[in-house]
Amino acid sequence: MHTRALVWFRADLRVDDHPALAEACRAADRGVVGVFVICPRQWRSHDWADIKVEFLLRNLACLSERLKRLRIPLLIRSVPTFERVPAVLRDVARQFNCDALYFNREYEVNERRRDEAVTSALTGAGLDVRAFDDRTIVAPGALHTRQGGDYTVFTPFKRAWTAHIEAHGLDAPRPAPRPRARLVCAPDSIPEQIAGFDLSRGRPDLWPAGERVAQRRLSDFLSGPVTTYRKLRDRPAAEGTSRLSPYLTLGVLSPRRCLAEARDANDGRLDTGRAGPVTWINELIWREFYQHVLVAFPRVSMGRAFQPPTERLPWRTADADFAAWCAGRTGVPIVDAGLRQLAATGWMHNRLRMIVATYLAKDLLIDWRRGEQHFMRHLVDGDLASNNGGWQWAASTGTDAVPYFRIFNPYTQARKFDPDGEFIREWVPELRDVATRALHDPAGLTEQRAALDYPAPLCDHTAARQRAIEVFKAVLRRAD
DNA sequence: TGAAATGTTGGGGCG
DNA sequence: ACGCCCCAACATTTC
Repeated sequence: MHTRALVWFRADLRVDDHPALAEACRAADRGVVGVFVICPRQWRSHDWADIKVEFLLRNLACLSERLKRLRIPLLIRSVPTFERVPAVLRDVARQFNCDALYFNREYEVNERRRDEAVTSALTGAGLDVRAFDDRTIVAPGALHTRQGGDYTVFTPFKRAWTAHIEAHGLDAPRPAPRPRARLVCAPDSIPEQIAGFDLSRGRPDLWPAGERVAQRRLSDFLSGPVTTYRKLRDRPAAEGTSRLSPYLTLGVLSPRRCLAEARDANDGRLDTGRAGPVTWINELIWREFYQHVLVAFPRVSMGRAFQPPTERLPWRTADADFAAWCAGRTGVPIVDAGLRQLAATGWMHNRLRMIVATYLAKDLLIDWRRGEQHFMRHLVDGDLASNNGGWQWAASTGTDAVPYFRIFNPYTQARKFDPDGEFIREWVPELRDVATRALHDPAGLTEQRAALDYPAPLCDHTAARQRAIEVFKAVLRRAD
């Protein structure tokens, strides 16, 4: 057997616990070559944020360095869209005499189509093509209900997921491969600009790159903050969360490593034991759930609601309201704080994601897809499955979504989770000197607004809530 | 991973 | 001492 393997990197920018890379290194005795394909127009049409692309390039540079130390060159190719990817990979394989292609599967619709085209093109060119499951801990499609269907409710999914791991064991994270004897060729340099993306929007101070950094964040989190995670995770001012999502999204961190270490921090248990690790593991399972839902019901990511009757909701156009929401000028302090955090950092605390999403879909009655797109365009951790799942949850259109009548009162939420207004004051500085009581009261600012240059609320929450309930009730009644 | 409306209870002010 | 009212405080129901 004489093999030279081409490893195609995508959202798996690491060498640790990387199934395709590990298997390629095991099988190849004539060297390994890595390749990454930049697709600016495709990324643009998928609404990738500037800050996400900037973060990706820095991680790509780190990956290239680590691969070089393993004597594996990382090649960089650039094509506008996915259609050109098979031809580019075939050319690379030919140029470097590779006889096998290794990659980890991606599950989104366009990505799957691309991967199928690559597989058939390279198989046709005589290569041995090997694909691996990596994105989730339990592969999509591995879990079914007793009737053989797909899970659409989180709790039974979680039960099956946990049982699956307890039955099959959790694969130990694979160590990074050992350095090879020689470098097949020199690595390519990482581009400094990508057409259509403003890389000056990056925040390397908040999101340092590289898998060592990511693993350090994980172990720091699990050796301390995870203890108070259950209590503090809903407090946006507390920084009680792991902030690992950007690293998981680009595969800088392995989800199996996250679970393995969280389990170690909980005496080897998954769903009983310490509250902190168990709650955090639950969030990992939500991530798995939405990946599985996307594969089982691809229409959810094609602009369709999971619950068909909700397709008939009479969303308001309200362009001015939507623009105010995007800009963080809705006049509701906690909502504006969240949206401004997103714009400035590429990240939003999960409690705030739920609050601002509910406010858009229920109070403003604006189509959740517009909010979903705004999030994707600004999130450094933008992930199709999680983002879509979260939005359809908040809009009551999704799998296991919040019931339509369960509507957040943003002021009550603020009182509960930002009781001293600390988070609001950080992100809405014009309200810095306003009394906390006034921040948490829809009528609290009436006289000061003009002087503070802070807008009046776009709507009255009580009336908006009634309107949303009426509208949902109407379309769901018609469904019977 | 709600909040509001409605119902119930019990303490205390007050004539 | 008693009835009445008010209204927290809590429970239940409804959306």
